[in-house]
Amino acid sequence: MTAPSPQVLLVEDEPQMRRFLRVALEGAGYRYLEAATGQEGLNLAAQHRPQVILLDLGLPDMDGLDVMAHLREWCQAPVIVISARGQEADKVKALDFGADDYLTKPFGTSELLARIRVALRHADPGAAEEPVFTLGRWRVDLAKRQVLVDGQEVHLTPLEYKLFITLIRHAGKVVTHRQLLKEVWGGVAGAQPLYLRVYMTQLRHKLELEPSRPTYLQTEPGVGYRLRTEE
Amino acid sequence: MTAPSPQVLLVEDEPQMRRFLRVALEGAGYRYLEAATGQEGLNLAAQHRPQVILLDLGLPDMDGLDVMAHLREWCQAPVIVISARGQEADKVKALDFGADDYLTKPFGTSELLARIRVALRHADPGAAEEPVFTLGRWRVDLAKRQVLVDGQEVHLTPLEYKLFITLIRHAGKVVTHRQLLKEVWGGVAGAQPLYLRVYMTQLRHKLELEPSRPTYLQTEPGVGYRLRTEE
DNA sequence: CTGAGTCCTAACAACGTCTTAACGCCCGCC
DNA sequence: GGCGGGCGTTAAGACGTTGTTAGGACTCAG
Repeated sequence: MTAPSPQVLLVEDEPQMRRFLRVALEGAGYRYLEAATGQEGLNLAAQHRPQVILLDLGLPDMDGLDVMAHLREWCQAPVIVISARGQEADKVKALDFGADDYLTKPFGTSELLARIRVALRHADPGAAEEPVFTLGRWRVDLAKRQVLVDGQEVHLTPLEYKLFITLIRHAGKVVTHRQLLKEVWGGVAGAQPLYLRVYMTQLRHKLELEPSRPTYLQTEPGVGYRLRTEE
Repeated sequence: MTAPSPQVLLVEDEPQMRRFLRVALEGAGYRYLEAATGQEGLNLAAQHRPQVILLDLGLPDMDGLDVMAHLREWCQAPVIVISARGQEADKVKALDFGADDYLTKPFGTSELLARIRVALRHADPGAAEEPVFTLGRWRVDLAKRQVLVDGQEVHLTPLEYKLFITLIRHAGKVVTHRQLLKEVWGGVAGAQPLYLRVYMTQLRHKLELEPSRPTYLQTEPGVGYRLRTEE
């Protein structure tokens, strides 16, 4: 249930700096894009919509502040400026042009990463989507660990819930007995095929309209079970 | 209708620095508040809800990071840390604790003002949030650290309160035992699952109508606890 | 030193969950 | 038509988890 790792765009012309930052960013688990010119940076930003942009002001083709001005016309992603120039006037200009932070070279990897985390935190509030699975009269909120049937909350025990979301993960497909036992009971020993029958019964009673004539929690005789999805 | 000029809270003990910043901030047209200690800073923040907070880490009464931790329990206002310590590790720690920016002394007035403008830009969209949580007969003022039940103030001990607002922060979602212990007790060792049971009992006695039949502070057996929200 | 307040710990009671077993049903096969 | 295997259903006991209470250790202020 982990979100895909955030994508960072680096706009920087010096190869040495690029290498250094690539290592730092990929090491921290970010997806990584790079551009050597302002124009290329703008193109990549438009194409990939990165969550954070690192922008060097000293680019060969256009002024860094112009890049930012263009970016800001349509893009809200936080921009962290990276520059060799530490003059206060430069910082003020960049920040007032829309930069969210300004780092003067040389700087340490861990500070950069911390400032990227701050930038992501700012961008986050809009990006917090809840993973919810709906099917027929059911509504399963994976984040809240809550199951609703016709808007009514239904309580599932830990094993019931685990079995249920295992079927949801493979919704539509048949899941074999063996696979279910492994994923829910964790590969421990025992006369376990019986467990499945017991727990499927319980699930059907809690979730199905007619437990004896299940609409969704279907048996695949001799193979396993399957959560039917609408077609 | 012109918005009133933003209010800035400065938490700083050195008189000289205070004088310097007062001139800078008032000169820039901000309304201005100052506190010489962490405690005073927290009180002023709760009373006045400033748009930006400037926080010196070297305070006489408490650690600057503790001030931030307390602040962040209820307050989303951007915090710009001002510190004499320029070590990278200090910066990273402060930023990860919730600071939005970190300035090392000495710094120029215009850079500070530019960074305040950035902070205000960030704060603007979601600025209208009241740090008050209400649910059923409860009313929790996160800024004042005050809990009312049917308008009656109820006293919670520090740990009770921390546990309670942790559940509030994840309202509706199940919070696992492990997560609660980590967030409330801070990952220290011990036979801790018991703590949760004891403190949940106490919370229920102070907050629920029928402590033995809790309406909101619900147990999710085998998993954790959850603050039920109306649906 | 005393008292108030808070936190941790231990013991026991109460509860929910998991496992297990027994039985009934349906269906295909001999 | 009888038999057996796979599946569904139910209930009951074992087991672990959770709720509750009370007492002792500790800190802090007066």
